[in-house]
Amino acid sequence: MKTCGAMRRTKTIGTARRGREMNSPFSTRSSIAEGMRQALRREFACPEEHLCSVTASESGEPGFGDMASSSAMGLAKVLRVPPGRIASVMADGLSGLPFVGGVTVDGPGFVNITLSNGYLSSVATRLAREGLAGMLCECGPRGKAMVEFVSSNPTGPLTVGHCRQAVLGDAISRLLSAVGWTVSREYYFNDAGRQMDRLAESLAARCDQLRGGSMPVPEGGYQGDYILDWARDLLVNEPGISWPDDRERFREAATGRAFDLIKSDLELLDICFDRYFAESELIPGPVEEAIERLDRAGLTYPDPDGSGKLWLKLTELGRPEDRVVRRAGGGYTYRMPDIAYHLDKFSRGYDLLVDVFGSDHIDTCRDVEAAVTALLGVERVKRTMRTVIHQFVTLSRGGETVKMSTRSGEFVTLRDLVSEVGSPDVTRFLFLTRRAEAHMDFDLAVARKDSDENPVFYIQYAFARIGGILRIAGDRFRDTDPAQAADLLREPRERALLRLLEALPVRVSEAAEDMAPHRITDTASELATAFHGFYTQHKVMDEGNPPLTRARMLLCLACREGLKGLLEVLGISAPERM
RNA sequence: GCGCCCGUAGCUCAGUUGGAUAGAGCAACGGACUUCUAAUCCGUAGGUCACAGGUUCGAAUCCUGUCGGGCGUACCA
Repeated sequence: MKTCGAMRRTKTIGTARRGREMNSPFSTRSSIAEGMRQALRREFACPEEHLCSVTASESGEPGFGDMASSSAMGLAKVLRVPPGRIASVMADGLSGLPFVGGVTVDGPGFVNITLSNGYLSSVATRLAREGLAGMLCECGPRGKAMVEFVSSNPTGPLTVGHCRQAVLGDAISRLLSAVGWTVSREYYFNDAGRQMDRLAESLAARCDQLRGGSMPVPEGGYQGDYILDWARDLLVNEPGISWPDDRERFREAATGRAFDLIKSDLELLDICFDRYFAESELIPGPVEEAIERLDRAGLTYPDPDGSGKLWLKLTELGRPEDRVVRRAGGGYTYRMPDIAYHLDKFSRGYDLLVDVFGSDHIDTCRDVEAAVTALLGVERVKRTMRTVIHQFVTLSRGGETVKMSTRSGEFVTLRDLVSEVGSPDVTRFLFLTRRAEAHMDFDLAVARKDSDENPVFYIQYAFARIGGILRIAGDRFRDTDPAQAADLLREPRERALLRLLEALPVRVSEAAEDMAPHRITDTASELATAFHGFYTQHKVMDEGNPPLTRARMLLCLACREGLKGLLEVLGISAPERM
């Protein structure tokens, strides 16, 4: 059964509202698929289970039309009919559709579809008028989604590693809201564990040292210079503070300062959260409740050594090892509150829960998923929970690797990174050009040196060029008749641009479905390339030829909205002039 | 040792979920400003898709093995 991918996508497209048939890329795709399926049903009595994989997608080569389907080859064996014949039946199913300009059957059994110019122009008109956001309205509304990301413990400034996650999580959030989800961003932090004790003690040690004492930074504590700053400030306000009597005060002060840092770091990238969720909110109530539920499900057992430790039977859930969830002293290991936190998220009625984690959390996150699945059921968890795990960033400066460790205090902070790269736009973009699962090398020297010939500027420049044209044209050529544009925009560059513009909403929707923002950076670059190519070859403003000018203005306006929409999804600015 | 991720042009990476001749950007080389912005465009060159098998009409993509890199493998988070 090879249904899943196609089914999922078809469902997405199927949510398109009716009544916009003539200029909706979503309806167009579902009509094309349905046309081909109908023909197959009629001609071959083709079983439904095979029909759902019959689709058409953007074709790679311009020579093979705008869209192509390779489904005939797959059906050949099932139907015991040569693929060429199946393809021509599928092609017949498309005749008469208004947005289809031509259909051919090529090669062993490809159906190649050319979209009509009239249709492409009407989509461009709609894009110019409603913007990309307007086109994407058809996807929603989709319900409530929550994206959890960063979730770094408040022990110091954010580093380069967090930067990738921050940018990724924010872009995924933007993508989801672009296609109709109501998104909230949540930051979860562990303030109840031992790390925070170590941080408090590290701060106390620095205070003591400033007063001439000799209290050492604890084993496994935090050495970073920023803690010295905190210590200085703390002593100004509370000169008499002492360790361990004022343990809680040190803790509060450290947490507060750490969050100030983190929030201001995130602000640099224009990222903010709807909620910061503290682990301590779950202790003890919800965590004990979660343990009880696991207990009732027969998934816990006390350590046979009688020490009072509580184990979770993860091996019964298909995981490699059982884990301790409550220590002998009564404290919890980090997995347990994490499970309780996820149960809490589920209980808040979200339709989609996205976790963005670094690859160092893979093990924990699979354990949490297993536990939650055991309590809530496979169906529900599969339906609502999605995990994006990204690989690490290795940072280098001119080819030399920079080693990083938060505790030792050797790292490049997000703040340093953004200021060294010189622009939040460039930082965002560079982090988003790679897919999450791929390792990533980030060479600071290159990022800075190239900032003149950066892909970001390339895209922004396309937008600014359109701005230039619009400033000169004013409102003179704004009212374009789509039918006339369809007749006039026939140069290869114009056609290529129209075709790409038509595909934008679908690409965004698919990127959202797969939570893959890197496809948006790709598409934005592609659109900029298509526009620069058009711009260089054809003059838009021609006072002697108002109809052609109007038609090309339409192209510019649609392209402008396309670029603006894509940059918005990426969280990157779209400057009117450069 | 075991688990997860990755290996594609000199470098950094895409590759429409198994389709047609594997693509961009940098870097290299050669061209284009009397034009709505040259932060641009056009052209050339660059590949045993880590390696070896397998699955089938068809594999960079799926399965197995090998090699190489990253991350895990805590009663840290």
